[in-house]
Amino acid sequence: MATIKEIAELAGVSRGTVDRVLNNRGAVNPATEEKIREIAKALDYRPNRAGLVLAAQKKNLKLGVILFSQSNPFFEDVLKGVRNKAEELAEYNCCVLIREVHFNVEEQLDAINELVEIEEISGLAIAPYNDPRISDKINRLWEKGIPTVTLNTDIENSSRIAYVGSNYTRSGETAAGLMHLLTYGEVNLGVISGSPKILCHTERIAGFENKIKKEYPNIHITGTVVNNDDDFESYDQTLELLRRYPEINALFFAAGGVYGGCRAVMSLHREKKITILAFDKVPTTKELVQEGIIAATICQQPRTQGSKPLDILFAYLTTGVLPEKENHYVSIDIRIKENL
Amino acid sequence: MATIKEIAELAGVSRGTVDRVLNNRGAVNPATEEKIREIAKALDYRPNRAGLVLAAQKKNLKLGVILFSQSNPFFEDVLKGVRNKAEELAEYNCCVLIREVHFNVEEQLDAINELVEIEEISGLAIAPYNDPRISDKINRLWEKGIPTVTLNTDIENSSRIAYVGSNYTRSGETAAGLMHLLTYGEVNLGVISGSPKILCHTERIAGFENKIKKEYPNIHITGTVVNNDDDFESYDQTLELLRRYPEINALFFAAGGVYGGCRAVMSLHREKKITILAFDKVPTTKELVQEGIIAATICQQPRTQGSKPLDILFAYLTTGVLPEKENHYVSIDIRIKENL
DNA sequence: CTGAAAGCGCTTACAG
DNA sequence: CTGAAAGCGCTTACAG
Repeated sequence: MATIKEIAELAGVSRGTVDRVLNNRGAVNPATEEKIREIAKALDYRPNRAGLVLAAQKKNLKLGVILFSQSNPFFEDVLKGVRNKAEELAEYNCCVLIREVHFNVEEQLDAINELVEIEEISGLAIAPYNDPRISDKINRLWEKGIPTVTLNTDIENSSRIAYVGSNYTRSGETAAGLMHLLTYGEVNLGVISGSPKILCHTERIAGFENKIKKEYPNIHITGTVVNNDDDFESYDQTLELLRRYPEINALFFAAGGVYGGCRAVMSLHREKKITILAFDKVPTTKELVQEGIIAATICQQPRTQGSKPLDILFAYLTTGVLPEKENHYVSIDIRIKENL
Repeated sequence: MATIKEIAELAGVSRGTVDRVLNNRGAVNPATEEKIREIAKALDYRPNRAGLVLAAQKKNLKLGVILFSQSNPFFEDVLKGVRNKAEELAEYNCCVLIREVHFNVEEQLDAINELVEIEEISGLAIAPYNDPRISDKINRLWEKGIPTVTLNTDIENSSRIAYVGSNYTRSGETAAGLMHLLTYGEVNLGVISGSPKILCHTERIAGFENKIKKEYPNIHITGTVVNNDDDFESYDQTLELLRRYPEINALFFAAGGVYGGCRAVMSLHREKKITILAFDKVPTTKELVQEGIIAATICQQPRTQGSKPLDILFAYLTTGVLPEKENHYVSIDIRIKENL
């Protein structure tokens, strides 16, 4: 592998000059520039990452992470991914600050400001609240040279350098395919949705509905209820739904409130007759899968959602290279009792 | 973060002495040693990885990979994982040599010798042929300071520093649970096995059988055939099996020969009536899932099997740290049409 | 427009 | 038993 030193020797200049050319910093005599570029090309020069990272130690990198873990058990696993990666990055003298906030714009904005103004972070990983004030903020940070990576949910019109998370449409489609495989004959399905205001919930359901319409016409959506991700609302709503439609033989939980809904099924003693499909592997869902109440749950690699954004930020800040693609979709991970 | 330089200053010695103590190289005055250890502990010293990796550039690392990709399409995806990681490691001036061999002890031994004697590799990743000559070889290399990581299949009595691959028992159990979910009523199952001599095939089937015996007694193994991972043998054997047992309504392919077996099903026009489960995502299997002939296939993260061994070797050779655990089981990955 | 030098945090001969 | 120095491959002021 060619190094800057070698190129400098071949070109008869100093390493500083080679650096200037190859990294476009400061003006260089056009003739020398051309010469250096040619040599670099001929030698297929690629910066050595070990050198880059060592040199970057002087920057004393600090990364910020903002999650809604205060209000959502799903984020517990994301947090594990963050912490793991934080330990790894500590070995490179890069530290990671975590802020857990409630599902709320103001709190999130405050957290961003604190991290940027007081802690002076060099990069941000965030599960963004879907509000223009957040996307504006992200754009402002980018102008200041602070990159952002979104995770779990993306946000429009923002200059985040990448998104790490689910492709919700596809995961809804997978739920449809799986529901088809897990059932037989005519399926009378109850859909328990989170909130019609949360984009990822609606995308999932849209993916599901389009798929059954197109490919699995034996699955009929008998009724839909909304639980606002709350277990008690979920319990009440599901109970009512099941009472109203005794023919329901399958349930699709598109978001949270899985435990409450399943308790409703059990209180009516209908768990043997109803095929239940859910998302994510929060502790209560895990138990219900183990007990055979929930047939399968579709997961979205929460750890990766925590770790990968930090990887992307660290790589960008040490090597200056943006990720190859913007959207980093996690794989759609079907879990049953045996591979839980 | 504390550095060697800081410790040296505090202890009033040179960095060389600190290095000797912390890395146990050469003798040091017991008093100074104690002092240095104390300071290191008080400061919670951890070597900076960027420094370690840069210093290791002098070693000009070369890693070897040996796979049975000559005779098995599954390894194509493993190979992709290897190549990806090789590109990444190239950025650290570490090069990766790949040898593809047939399923055969001698060829594999020759490949090892060539890599070690001629190429002088510093570490080896290998899908080992299960033979004592291979495990002996691995032990010999370890004595010479060359670490080995096994992938896809492990080998007993060897001093490989880690194994990356499936937990076959668990993946067989998952197949059992999935088969249960995909069917209903009485299930008359045909099992199409690869070779009774290959440990991972038998482990998978044992996991499957134990599981149905214990938890899914409605699944009966009607007949079992062996196809030696060959599509034409598979075709013939499956054809005979299906003719002999017209009641078969489910098929479990525990290894290769999936395409041949499915062609037998189709030639008898029984694909609508038989639930088929397979392993891995070779191109033909993928197509059959897309067409709805195969209901689901259980994958074993082939890319990770290719990339992670290289990560482990590189980390060991640059930092001297052995992986935290020996067995790195890949996750059991259920794929259907929609999340293929 | 360019070079010389120091530094990031380690390791590795070498000299004494 | 110990220190001084050079080197891994970059970047970053600084001086001219």
